[in-house]
Amino acid sequence: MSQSSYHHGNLREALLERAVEVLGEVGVEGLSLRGLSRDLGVSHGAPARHFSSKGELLSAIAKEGYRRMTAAALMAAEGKTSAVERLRAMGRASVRWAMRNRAFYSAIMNPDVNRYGDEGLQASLQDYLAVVRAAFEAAQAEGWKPKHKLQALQIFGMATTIGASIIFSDYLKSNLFGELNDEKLIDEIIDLVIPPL
Amino acid sequence: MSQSSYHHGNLREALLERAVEVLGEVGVEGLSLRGLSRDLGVSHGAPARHFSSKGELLSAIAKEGYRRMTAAALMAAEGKTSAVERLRAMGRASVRWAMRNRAFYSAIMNPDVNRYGDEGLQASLQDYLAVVRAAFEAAQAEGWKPKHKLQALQIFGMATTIGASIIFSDYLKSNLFGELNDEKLIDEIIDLVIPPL
DNA sequence: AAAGAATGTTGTCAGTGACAACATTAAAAA
DNA sequence: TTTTTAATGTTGTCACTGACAACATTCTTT
Repeated sequence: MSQSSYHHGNLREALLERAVEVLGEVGVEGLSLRGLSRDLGVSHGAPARHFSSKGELLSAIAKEGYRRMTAAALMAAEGKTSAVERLRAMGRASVRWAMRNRAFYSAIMNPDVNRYGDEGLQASLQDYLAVVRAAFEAAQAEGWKPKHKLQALQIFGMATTIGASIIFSDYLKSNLFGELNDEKLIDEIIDLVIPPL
Repeated sequence: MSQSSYHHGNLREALLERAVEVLGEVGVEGLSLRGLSRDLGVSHGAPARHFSSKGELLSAIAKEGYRRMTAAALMAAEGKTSAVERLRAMGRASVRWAMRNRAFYSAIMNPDVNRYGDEGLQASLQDYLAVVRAAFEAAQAEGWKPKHKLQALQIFGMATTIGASIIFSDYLKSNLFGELNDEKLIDEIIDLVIPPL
């Protein structure tokens, strides 16, 4: 943790932090390990000690993204008085989180990332899915669409969430739908997936 | 159109065709103009005459993808006897098309592509959206969720379609939900978005 | 037949990811 | 404390890539 001029002292975290900034500015294709090195005043070989490839760096960002998205969803559910309301809050929170954390979300969604099949990444995704699944299960137990299979309901809900996140976090596409009042529209879409009680 | 050894004769189409193959195998990051040149037995500078950058090539693929997806949706709607059934068929067809055309879909979804803001690409997307919008409008006029705003319904439906396409076309993620019977699940999800009459 | 436009080739450059050999510092062991 | 070892950073190098410029060949149009 010391900062001699030779050892950075906190390079791993610094790389992740700067990478998230860069991702938000120029996207996955514009991110480069060497660029990060320059930004942090470190040699081009240094990142390799922490991330053996660009894919591994992106995986780490995706993993942290899942952690934060899960936390955001759980926090939004707190204090709600019914499982249906909790699920609705989680859906809203997920879409909002994606809009406000494009950098993380772009790492999560990048198909070229998952192929590097980080174990930790898989675990984080599993955790997220477990939380989501429990919420769907509880909502159904409370009377939401009792005739449908839980698996179908979960994929339905998650698909809508993912799609909405993509649409709302892409300025370009958003414009194609006309002017969007994001907050109201998100609420209305949540209503369509899980009608309020 | 002749094939002297100097002029390829059909390079633009050949590049697109091969690029789609490569995209399906190794994804956007694995696609390279020089690799395509090698595959086609052409010099590394040749593609520049047709696509001034990798982004432009991807844009062209995305554009063609929109065209085909639109065609697939319209074809699926043919012969259906109600607007609701047409909309349901279009949703099913879109998800199936994405599953069967991952290469095109990965170009369509790649956020780093759209930034190159091809005019033609924008136009194709507009065409697709116009077709979709008309279908949603007709379904609503027929009694589907009359109390909701058309814009919200369209984004809801498209979001679910996009999300389902992503989930179903990703082997890795599919496994996380347990074994998926894709066809049946897609049908059930369509039912959840647009209940059958 | 000649001129000009398309199309393809060759050469080159800087940027990149990846790796190996080496340097420095921190941590652990003795 | 001293020594050894592990962690971390540096430098050098390689092949690959996208992009561009100068040049060559062929097609099209006049």
